[in-house]
Amino acid sequence: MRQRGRNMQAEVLAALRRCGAPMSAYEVLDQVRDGNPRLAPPTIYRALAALIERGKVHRLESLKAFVACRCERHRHVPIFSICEECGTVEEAVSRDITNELSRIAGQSGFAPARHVIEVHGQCARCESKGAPA
Amino acid sequence: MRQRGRNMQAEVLAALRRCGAPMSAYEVLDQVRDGNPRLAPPTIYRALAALIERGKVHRLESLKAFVACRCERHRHVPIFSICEECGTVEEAVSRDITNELSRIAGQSGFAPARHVIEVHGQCARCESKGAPA
DNA sequence: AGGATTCATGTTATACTGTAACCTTTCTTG
DNA sequence: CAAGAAAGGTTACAGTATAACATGAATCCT
Ligand SMILES: [Zn+2]
Ligand SMILES: [Zn+2]
Ligand SMILES: [Zn+2]
Ligand SMILES: [Zn+2]
Repeated sequence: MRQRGRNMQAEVLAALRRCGAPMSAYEVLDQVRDGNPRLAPPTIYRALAALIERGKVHRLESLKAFVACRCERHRHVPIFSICEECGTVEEAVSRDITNELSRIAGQSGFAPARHVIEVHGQCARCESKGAPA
Repeated sequence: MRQRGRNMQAEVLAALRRCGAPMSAYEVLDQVRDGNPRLAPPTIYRALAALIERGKVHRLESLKAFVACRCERHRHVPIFSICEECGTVEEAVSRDITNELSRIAGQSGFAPARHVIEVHGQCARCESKGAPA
């Protein structure tokens, strides 16, 4: 099954890319299940774990959801802007922030290994539409 | 029950402070339940939501857990260092990071409302104990 | 006082998220 | 082919969170 392994990951990644927006694991399951009626949660979670490991997918901790990476850099630190109005998610990268964050954490001798940076708020479109949170 | 409202929040906050480490909602439930055998999840989640609203408690998104605030500033942006070895959590504050983060997000017209910053890694003690992750 | 109101909590039930453990299939290697 | 590795299938469950409605205590108003 060496082949089918990658295929499952590919299907999951394709589903996430088609959607664009963050998806819960079970939404992914529903998408990928289309045609494979026997798909169960562990399969999806395994594929997601592998994709995250490979840097192709990020998990939005504060949303319990997953998105395809849009940066295509290897193992970067993603910074997410999450619109609480429309659900849109933007992914950014800032070496400054990563460094500063490592510096702050390192002041107490802490060795950072993984960063979670998620900013909730309102996107430009929703602001201009005059939807004051 | 105007009084008991605050009391429940106080009990939850006390449990979190006694523990020091992050607790899951259900761990809090078990602690607070001591003597109140009829306590159910919604009560705890409601108290936690109120405490978070009041800035007394933070939720660690990447741990699905809660901690009492140790900064005692009103509505600050907490930065958490989470040791994956021993579970210790440190809370820090950095106006620089907050500003830079707002600047990055704001480049696309995004209006930040809530920041989630959590750094996983290894604390100084665990590093010196020679536990290379 | 007496009734309406409010609000925290109690209560029940359920939805959503995630994983452990074991089995089956396929592919690789010797 | 036998043995082993890797991916996925399958079952079952653990953990996290909330909806919806009932209850009881304080408050407000007349
Ligand atoms: Zn990315
Ligand atoms: Zn928006
Ligand atoms: Zn704090
Ligand atoms: Zn540690």
